[in-house]
Amino acid sequence: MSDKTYHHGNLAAELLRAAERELVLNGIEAFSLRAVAKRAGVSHGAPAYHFKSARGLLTALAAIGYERLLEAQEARQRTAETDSKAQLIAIGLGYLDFAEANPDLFRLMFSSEKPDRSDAHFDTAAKAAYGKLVEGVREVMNCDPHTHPAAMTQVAASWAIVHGLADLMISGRLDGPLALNDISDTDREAVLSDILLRPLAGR
Amino acid sequence: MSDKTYHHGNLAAELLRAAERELVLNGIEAFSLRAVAKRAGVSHGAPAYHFKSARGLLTALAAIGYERLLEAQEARQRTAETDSKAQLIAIGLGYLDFAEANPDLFRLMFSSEKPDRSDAHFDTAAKAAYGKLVEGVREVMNCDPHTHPAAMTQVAASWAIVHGLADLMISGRLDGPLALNDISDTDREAVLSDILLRPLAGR
DNA sequence: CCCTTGATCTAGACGCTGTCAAGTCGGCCC
DNA sequence: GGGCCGACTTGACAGCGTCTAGATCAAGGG
Repeated sequence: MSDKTYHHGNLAAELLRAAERELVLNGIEAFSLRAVAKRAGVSHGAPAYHFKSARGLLTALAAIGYERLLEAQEARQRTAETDSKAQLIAIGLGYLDFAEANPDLFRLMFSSEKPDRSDAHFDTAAKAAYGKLVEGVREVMNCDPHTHPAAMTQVAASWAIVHGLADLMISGRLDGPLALNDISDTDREAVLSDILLRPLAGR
Repeated sequence: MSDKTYHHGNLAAELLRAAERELVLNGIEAFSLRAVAKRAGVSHGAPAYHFKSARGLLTALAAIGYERLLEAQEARQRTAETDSKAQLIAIGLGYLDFAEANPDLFRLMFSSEKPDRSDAHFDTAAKAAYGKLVEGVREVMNCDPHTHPAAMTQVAASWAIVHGLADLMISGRLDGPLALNDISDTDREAVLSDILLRPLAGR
């Protein structure tokens, strides 16, 4: 790294790294484009060349976030049992893993208006992560959510459950009642399995 | 209204009204204290006298939000059947009502670091809304979540489900698959009942 | 009746922010 | 080696939150 030939170099990637570091350190609401530039060692106007605006940079960062979300889910799937239910649980656990490891990035992706959702990269990355969930439900229910409303309802329900857990978790609101943060992996899996699969069991 | 005797008056309340209007019009991420002051017809420094800072104003606004959330839930409870399950569903529906009617306020309350959670008013209002949920679960399960971990898990699960639905709904992410936005009230109730109560039915 | 006192609000300054326009540097091609 | 062009710098601008000092009004005591 840092093989920037003083003038040239892969500054765009460097800015994205710096931006994420700033996000982690200061949170999304105190995010500053100039601080990112300073961290990358360039002038305050440099980011505008590669990303048109702050919005552009954050859009690119959020898109990367969706790719990493997908990776986290697939990592869980690889170490899980191969039956469809365990695979769906793994998708949910990967979602929680990602949110826990990247809370501010998660906020940027899901609870911010700053990323431009019509951006091509953002859109494909977000759709890929969404498609993973649809696929997981399809395997468990053995029917395609795109053509079966009941299955699509289950997609929404699964997403809402896991997303709600993630959002409450990273905002510290589950600290008191249900300490989903510091319980062991197997315990969390049991809880999620309990919440996520029970609606499916009745069908 | 507007009986401000030119110099005096209940400017604090007026600022809160203006702040919420700004929140609705511009969203939380473009929120500006100076714009609030301008809307209220006072100088840009005026808010600092009543609320110490922008953080202070937003904290007060979020606290009011929790009170209105509770009202929305109780309004649903009044028009619902009196059995415990219908009452719990009503609490969830009220949560969704509030989120739908006040998306930016909802974001401020749950997904922002700007409100000071150690503020007394904020804390009591938030705890009151949380207590309503605990009470609803207690009635359905017939045991106190504070002393029964399984019931407390159900509190977290119920909260996560409804909160996840609300968050995905106001960010427009349920528009495609499960159009929970524009379906009728009874349909939404059926969906929520399906998701929320099925885990409880098995016990 | 005046004059003080305190609450309330104004006005200006400060350093920060994102964005824009113009300028500058360095390597590559002809 | 002269021109060119991508990559970056620099300076300006308006708007932001916060701080400070000062103005203004309501009420009340002398």
